[in-house]
Amino acid sequence: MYSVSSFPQAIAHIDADAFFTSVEQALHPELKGKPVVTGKERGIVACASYEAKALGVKRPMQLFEARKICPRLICLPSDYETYSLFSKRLVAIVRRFTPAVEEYSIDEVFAELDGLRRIYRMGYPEIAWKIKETIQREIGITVSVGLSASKTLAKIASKENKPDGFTVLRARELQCFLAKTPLDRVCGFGPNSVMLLKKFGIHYVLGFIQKEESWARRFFGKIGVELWHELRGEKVYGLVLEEKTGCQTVSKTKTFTPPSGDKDFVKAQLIRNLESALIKLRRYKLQAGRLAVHVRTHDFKSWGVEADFDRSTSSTLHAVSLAAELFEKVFKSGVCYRLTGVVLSQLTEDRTVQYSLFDSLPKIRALRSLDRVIDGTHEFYGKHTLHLGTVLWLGKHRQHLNQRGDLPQRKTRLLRGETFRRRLNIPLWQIAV
DNA sequence: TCTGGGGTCCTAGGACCC
DNA sequence: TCTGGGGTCCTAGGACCC
Repeated sequence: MYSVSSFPQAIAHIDADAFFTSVEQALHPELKGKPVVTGKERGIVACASYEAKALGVKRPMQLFEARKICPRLICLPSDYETYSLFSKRLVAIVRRFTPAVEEYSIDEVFAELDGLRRIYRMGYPEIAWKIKETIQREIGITVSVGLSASKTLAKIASKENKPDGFTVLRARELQCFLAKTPLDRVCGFGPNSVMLLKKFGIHYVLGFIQKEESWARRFFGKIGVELWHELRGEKVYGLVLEEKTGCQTVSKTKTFTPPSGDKDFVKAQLIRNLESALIKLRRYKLQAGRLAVHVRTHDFKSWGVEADFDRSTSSTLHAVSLAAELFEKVFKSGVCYRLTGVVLSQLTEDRTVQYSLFDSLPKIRALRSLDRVIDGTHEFYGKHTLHLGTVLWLGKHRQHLNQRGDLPQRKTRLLRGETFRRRLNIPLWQIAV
C-alpha cells in the first residue's frame, strides 16, 4: 500500500498553542505560568491556558464553573483585534519561507514546503523546524507543527504532541501510527461519523483506510472518499492561497433559558438577533439579498426557512417585515423554543444598490438615514439602546432574565410617535414606513 | 459530552420543465 | 388513471469546523 519511502509532497500544519491566552501572556508577562482564560464577555471559556487546562478547565465551560474548579483563575475578555494582529504576524513569518500558505483559521496555518529543499539546503523536517523556531523567537508564543504528505495527515500530526510539539509523519511510519490514532483526531470525522465507524468495528484510523474506497463513498459520501485518500498520504485538498475576501454570511443566534412558548417573546428574541446581525452587516458595509430564520425547540430540534428580500438591504426596518413573515412559517404554538437565529446571505457591497421599479428613492434614503442614526446611537450609548418596538416584548420576561444576568440593568423607555421623531430629529413620514 | 456562537459545505428530495 | 427518463434549480436540514 505504501511503497514510497518518503512522500513527494510535504505539507506543514502550524497550530498555535492556546492562542488567545498565549497572546495575553506574551503581552503581559506577569500572566505567564498562571491559569488564564479568555471569554469573559460571553461568560464561557473561549480559550484556556495550559496552566488552566491542567486544573481541569475546558472549552466551552461556563465561567462560574471554571472559577469553582480554580478560584485563582484569571478571566480576561477576548480581544480579537489584538489576536488578529498576532495572527497576521505569524502568517507573515511563514510566508517568508514559502508563498504557498493557507490561513486556515486565526490560529492555524498550512504551508506547502515542496521544492524548498534545494533553496534551503535542508530536508523538509529541518525547514519546518526552522519555521517553528522563528515564530517562537519573534512573537513569543509556542506553536505545534505537524509535517506530512496531506493536509489531513499534517493536522493529525500537529495535534500529536501539543503544546510545543513537532511531529513528522513519514510514509513508512504511517501504518504503525494510524493503527493507534483514534478516529476523532481526523478533521472531518465528527461525532456522527465516529459513531458509525465504531458500529462497523472500526476504532482507529487504520481500520478506515483498509476498507475499500467504494465502501468509504457508500457510507461517508464525498468527504469520506476524500479523507480516505488523504489519510493514505494521497493529497486531495490543495491549499487555499487566496486571502479571505470578507464573509459569505452574517448570522446571529441566541439561546435563552428557560425555553419559552410565548410567541411574542420568541419573536422579540428573533428580531433582536436580526438587529444585531444588521448592525454587523452595516459595519462591514455590506447588504444582504437573502434572510434565513431558524429556531430550536426545547428538545434540540431545529427548523429554518429562508427567502430573498425584494431587494438587497442592510436596513433594519426593511428587513424586519420579511423576518416576521418567515417567523410565522416556522413558529408553532404549543411548542417551547430555546433558541432563535438569523442568517444573512448573498452579501454584496453596499454601494451596488439595485433599485426595483417600484422602490421610492426617498424612502430608501430615509431608511438609510434612520439606520445611520441607529448605529450612531449605539456607538454612543452602547449596543441595543434603540430597538424596534417588537423587541419590547422581551420586557415580559425582563425581570426573570435580569435575575439571571441575561439583560443589562438598564431602564428602557418606549419612544413612540412624536417623542421618537423629535429625539431623532427626522421628519415624521420617515418613521411611518 | 447534556450542548455557546459564528461559520462552511454537502445532500436528499421536491418542484418544475422537456 | 397512470405515466418514462432526465435535467436543473431550490429548499431544508445536517455534519462538521474553530
